[in-house]
Amino acid sequence: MTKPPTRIQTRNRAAILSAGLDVFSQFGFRGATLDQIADAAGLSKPNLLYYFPSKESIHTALLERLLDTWLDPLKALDGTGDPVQEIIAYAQRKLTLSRDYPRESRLWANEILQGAPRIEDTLRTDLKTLVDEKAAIIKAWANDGKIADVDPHHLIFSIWAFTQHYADFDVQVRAVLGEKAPYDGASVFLDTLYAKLLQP
Amino acid sequence: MTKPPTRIQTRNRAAILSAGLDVFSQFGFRGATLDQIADAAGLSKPNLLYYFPSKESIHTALLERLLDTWLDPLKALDGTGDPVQEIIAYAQRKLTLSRDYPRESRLWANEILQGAPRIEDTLRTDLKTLVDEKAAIIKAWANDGKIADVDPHHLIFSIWAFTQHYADFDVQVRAVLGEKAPYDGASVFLDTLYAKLLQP
DNA sequence: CGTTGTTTTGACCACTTGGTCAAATGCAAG
DNA sequence: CTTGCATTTGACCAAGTGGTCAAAACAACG
Repeated sequence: MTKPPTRIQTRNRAAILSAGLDVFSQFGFRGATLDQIADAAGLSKPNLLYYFPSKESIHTALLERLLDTWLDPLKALDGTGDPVQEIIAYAQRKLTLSRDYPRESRLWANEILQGAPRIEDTLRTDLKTLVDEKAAIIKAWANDGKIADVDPHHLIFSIWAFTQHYADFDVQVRAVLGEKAPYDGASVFLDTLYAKLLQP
Repeated sequence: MTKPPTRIQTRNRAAILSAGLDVFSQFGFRGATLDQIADAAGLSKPNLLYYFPSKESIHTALLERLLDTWLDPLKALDGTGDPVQEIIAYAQRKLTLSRDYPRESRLWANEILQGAPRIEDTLRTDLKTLVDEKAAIIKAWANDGKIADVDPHHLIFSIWAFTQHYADFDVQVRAVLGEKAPYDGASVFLDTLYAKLLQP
């Protein structure tokens, strides 16, 4: 019988996860330090370790929370509605995710860049299954002549690549664009790109 | 009057840079350790520091070498030749770069992810200037009706994003594709994508 | 061979790192 | 107020970190 968390527990655990997200997403697992995270969370290091037993456990907690929310948009892509609009809507949803959750995007990017030691199994099973399933739907649309015949896997990669680019390479995008806001232009471009590509 | 490097110097410096590239590209600057690099280079740590005075100096040497080769393809894009083919050729060149130099791509990605502390100035000046210049060429093509009217900056971002994705997210791409080779399909997809997008 | 400059190394150092622990503090309910 | 639990902390530790240094091993050349 597990006890319900106290108010303090709820607050501090949330603070730690947010601080961990800040630090891990910028420096990766190995580059992050507990002192940094403790500082960012406004707690002492021993206090931090009172709530999470180890550095690893904070990272794991973040990755688990991330996985669900990260794959949700793709799960939402189903056979109902106009195929071209469905795919564009999916891409727009992913772009919004990049804009609203850039730290999460970078945490993911860091994990993959480092060889995905902690989630490689999940990628090979859960992610592959999900992508193959959605690729089959897209392939069926192509076979029915409802969209242009393009490789569904690379189509999905291109959506991931483009949308996550704005979160992961944020500094570079802003350095190049100067004052211009990135996401409005990206959204328009994305619309045109996939409308033209998928038009049967 | 600087002396020419001995054979041993040439060999060891190259070994260190290659080892540094391996380690920095996987773990980022902070996550990498001199012991790792020394191991990978087959040298002792003090020996490594005989050739480079500090961890930072290895990293800097790598970034400098990278900058040139990384921007070369974009520099090569000029006004001669068929506009659509020019842009597609640029994208293909970048894809080849990702396939042949994935470590360099990941080193860049790591640097940007960490906020580009060491190259932010270069991004704001050299990179922005170069991109703005090429964007102007593309914009002129659009105004002449030679290609479709799309935002040149986001067009360039999309090329970077898509091509670098195959190097930076290699583990994920391979996990999803299984046995299939990534780059052939990517090349075909890329061709279709930009041909359709840019067709006036 | 010996001499001279290059390369390599073992021992070492100060500092940082992830993590522990006992003791101190805060706090809520009886 | 006090009892009991949740929370916080200072002191500490072993291992790892970037980096130094003097001495040893090596290479080249006359």
